[in-house]
Amino acid sequence: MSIYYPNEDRQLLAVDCVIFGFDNHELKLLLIKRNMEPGKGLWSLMGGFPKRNEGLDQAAERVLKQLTGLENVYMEQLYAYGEVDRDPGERVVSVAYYSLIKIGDYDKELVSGFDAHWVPVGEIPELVFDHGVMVEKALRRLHRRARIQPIGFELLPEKFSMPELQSLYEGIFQKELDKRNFRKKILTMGFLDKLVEKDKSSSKKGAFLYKFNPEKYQELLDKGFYFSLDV
Amino acid sequence: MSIYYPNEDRQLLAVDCVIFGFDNHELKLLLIKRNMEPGKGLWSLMGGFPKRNEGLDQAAERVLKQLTGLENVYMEQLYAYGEVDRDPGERVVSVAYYSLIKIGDYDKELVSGFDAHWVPVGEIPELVFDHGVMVEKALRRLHRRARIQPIGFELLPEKFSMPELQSLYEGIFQKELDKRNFRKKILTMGFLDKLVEKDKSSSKKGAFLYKFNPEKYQELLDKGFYFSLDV
DNA sequence: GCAAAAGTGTTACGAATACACCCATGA
DNA sequence: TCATGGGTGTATTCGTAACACTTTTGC
Repeated sequence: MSIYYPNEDRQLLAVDCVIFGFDNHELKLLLIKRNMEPGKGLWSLMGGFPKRNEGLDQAAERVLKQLTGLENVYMEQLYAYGEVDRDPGERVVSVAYYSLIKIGDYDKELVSGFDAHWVPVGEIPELVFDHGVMVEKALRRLHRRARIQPIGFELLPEKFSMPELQSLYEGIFQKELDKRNFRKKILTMGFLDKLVEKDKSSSKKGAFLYKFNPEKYQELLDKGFYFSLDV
Repeated sequence: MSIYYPNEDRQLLAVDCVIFGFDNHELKLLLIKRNMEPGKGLWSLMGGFPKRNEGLDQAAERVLKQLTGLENVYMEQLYAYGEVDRDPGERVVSVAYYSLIKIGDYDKELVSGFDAHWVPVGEIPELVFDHGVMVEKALRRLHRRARIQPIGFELLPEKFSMPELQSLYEGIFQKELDKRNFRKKILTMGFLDKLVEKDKSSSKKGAFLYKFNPEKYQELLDKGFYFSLDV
């Protein structure tokens, strides 16, 4: 017990992770079947409890790594949920994070060990506690972010074609986009490198592959450039 | 101790409030001289500790009311700060909130009792712990919000003139705006009611007063209207 | 009558939108 | 040769930005 704040309540703190992936032209969420009470067996976000000597961000990273084996992926704090009764087991304040991962990269064994499943965002089942609220907020945040930052590249493999990128944005915004305008806008921004390779997996002609160039993107930012995609 | 999560660390949780006001053509922040260790005597945000049976939002509202006497004002969660060493006294996770108040309304006696002062945002002193980081984030959030929501009316008295409103936005964005374009944009949005009264306090001619009309604003939102001020 | 702030319209530019056809290839 | 998805350019519209003079009135 500290000498400074001896009379204050100590409380239980959690982190929960909203994990997005993109696959087969669909935006998906990684959900688990909760393996402890209260709410055992219900669909849930992956979560955990920060240790006394562990920062919140580190705790969220640990939880993500536990489930997916991934580190150094895009991760951002979403919101702190502090309703007294949000967890029927005990008063728990949960700080939600969301992360974007390349769906090809995660560790399949870990994921299936946790009884975790990729669920399309259009088919999210009822979730335990207030996890549904967290997911909705994460989706709204993702929409906003996708408009003002080239966030989509976190969700795609390193090399991707323009049709793939477009279909990602269409998946995020749930809206069809005009391919001519989309290409024009993205390419004139100037932070994509066109490769000579083609992806022939989805057409006979094949689609040229591109790579995100973070250095060029940073240069643009430094010059006052604003990414903006109005859909 | 709960039967569900018996082995997890309980931790100290705090809320801190970034309180904005607008006065004399300047955006200001309400800061206090911290009255306890660690950091006694340093400039600080007003904060407090949520009780075990108190939601985070309620705790933040309580803290705001303690200092200003105000309730039912604009208040929004900003971010949860969870670095292990952010408070040298003990590991404390702090959830920061920011609020916008009408600077004429607060309780002067309470405020001076806490040794609190309104400081222009351009002249913020060094703050205790990571409170400076919180303030920076609050400013960025305020900027973003002010572009996409008619947030400014929270900071002005009920009746205000167009030059006052413009000077508020100029204060928030630290940028001069063209008055013709500003009026045009705001008025064509259609959620302000023009009154017959004039405010003669700052000119001989007098400036017509306006009132924000929340019902009209809600109608517009329902029709798919987006507030947007690009500065 | 003059200083000081309030109020008003028009033009020019750039960005977003809508839109239709040719190309390359494997089957 | 044809079906499939990839790739390209232009005209129109709309919103934003730039810009200068008149009005009111207290002193």
